[in-house]
Amino acid sequence: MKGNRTEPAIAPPGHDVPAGFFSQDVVTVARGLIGITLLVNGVGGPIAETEAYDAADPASHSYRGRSARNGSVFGPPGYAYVYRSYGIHWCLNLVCGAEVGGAVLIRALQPINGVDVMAERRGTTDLRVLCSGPGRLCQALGIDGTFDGRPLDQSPFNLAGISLTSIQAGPRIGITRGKETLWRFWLAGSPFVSRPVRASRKAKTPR
DNA sequence: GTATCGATGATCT
DNA sequence: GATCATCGATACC
Repeated sequence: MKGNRTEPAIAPPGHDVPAGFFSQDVVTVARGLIGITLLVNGVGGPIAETEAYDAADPASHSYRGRSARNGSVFGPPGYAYVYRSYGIHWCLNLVCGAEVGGAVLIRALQPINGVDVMAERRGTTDLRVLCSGPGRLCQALGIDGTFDGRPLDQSPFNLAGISLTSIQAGPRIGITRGKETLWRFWLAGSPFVSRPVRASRKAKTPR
């Protein structure tokens, strides 16, 4: 694994994420974002699930170098990288890392602010599926390709709050390479992650 | 409950 | 032509 690391830079409740936060390594940022509230035009909530990617990672869009799609990942930290997934969905990354080519995919958040708006955009009032998944989250927050390359410390984005410590790690979702790298992070026990981890429910052999 | 598959289009080989 | 950092519907257990 990655061994010891310094504590992620965190923001006090109601305060902006500090400058320099996104210049830390991608794993530190991915972990540090759990619990940070992400708002887009005032709509969103605390981040519940993230994944880290960097340029040395075969699962990363930046692995094969710069292209028309991934230009934002090769820009400075603290900007959005938004791409279309499977021709249908949008996915939001936050460009970050100590090296060029890093980003954190925002996979899920707890819907708190603007729930009615999110429900209308998603076509459901089921809180569990409003923002649980990168495509769902972008639909709920109104994120599309026009958000690519925009700075995260300015409107319509707002990032604030405090990162949490009850974080679990595991393999990333939907990739074919880099599966062994445990760079998916989520808030332990959160029902809003894209794939809830059902622990200790052994229906097979109940004593 | 889990498993599989089609949609849909840009990107990559 | 193949591959996707996905989702939702459907089939099956």
